[in-house]
Amino acid sequence: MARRGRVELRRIEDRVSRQVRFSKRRSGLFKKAFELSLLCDAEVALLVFSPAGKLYDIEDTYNRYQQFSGAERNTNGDQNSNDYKDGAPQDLQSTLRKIASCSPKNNADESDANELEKLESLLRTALRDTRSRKMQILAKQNGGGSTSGQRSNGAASQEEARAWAED
Amino acid sequence: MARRGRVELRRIEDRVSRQVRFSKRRSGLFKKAFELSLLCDAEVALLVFSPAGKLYDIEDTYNRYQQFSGAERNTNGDQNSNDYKDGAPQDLQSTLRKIASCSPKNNADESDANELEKLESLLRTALRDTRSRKMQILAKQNGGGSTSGQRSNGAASQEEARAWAED
DNA sequence: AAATCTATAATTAGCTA
DNA sequence: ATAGCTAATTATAGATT
Repeated sequence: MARRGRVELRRIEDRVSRQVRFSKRRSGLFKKAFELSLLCDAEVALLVFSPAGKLYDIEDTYNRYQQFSGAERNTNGDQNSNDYKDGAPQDLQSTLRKIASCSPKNNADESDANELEKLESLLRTALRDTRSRKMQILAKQNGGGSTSGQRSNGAASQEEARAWAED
Repeated sequence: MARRGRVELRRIEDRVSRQVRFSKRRSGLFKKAFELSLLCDAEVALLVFSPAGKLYDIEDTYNRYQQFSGAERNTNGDQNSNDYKDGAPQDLQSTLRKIASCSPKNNADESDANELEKLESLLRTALRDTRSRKMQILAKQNGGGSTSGQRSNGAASQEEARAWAED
């Protein structure tokens, strides 16, 4: 029988096992990715989507590991994550307008890449704002406890549970 | 002296060591990425650029490991297939149009939360598409033609040597 | 569901060829 | 530079709380 540590190379059927392993292996993968980028001075882009579409990306990883490394690396393709300062009042509407005005071509040339870069930055900002607002509303509805707003990986227990439940 | 297997968590100074480890760890990382996607039914996008800008991506990995798994997974081109209950937006443009048509209110009520939920989903899709497109363009520019999965890991001795020599 | 524990499996650093 | 080798380190499956 499968002793500890060994695993067959195919989809895990048990839903709970699969979720647990997803969580564990995801951590391991991001750790490895981070180490590769740090040790070998490589650029690494890593995106992982859970079966329900929840996104995990390398930037969380950089943020989590930065403390160990003296935080010398840039955060890989997202220099714009500080587009706005924390205190600044965000205008989601205006971000959406800017997004709407983007019309990426399909020339696959450098100018296109630049435009996509800007678009990416805008989308990221909008996504953050949207999440944040949603969280605030949900927090009020549920009895107004934690409004940490921006939570990344750690603890979206309920939301994550729902996501996997869809599976 | 550093015994076998252990390593300090910082940039490897020796150029040869660094290159060798890059090669070994890159393989390991892609293997792990592939396992995560297969075992846990997750979508994984992984891009690695060597210091000289040579690209390695997950599709190589899929191609290499497919034989083991019976080749059941799709190869990472259309990740959003199951993310959408309603319209299933095909392209970035149409997603952007949908985003533009959102006008989240500030009532902080449930209907607002629902709208924000939809907006969040759209933004996520748009972000994924945007990144993907950008990556493809950058890959062409940097790799001098090595886009998704042309050459696999193995050999590009001379070219690779030159790349690292620049370092 | 998340954290911890532990036995086992897997990765890998440094060699050698 | 790539490929094996082996010792040592890491990762992790499964159980526990």
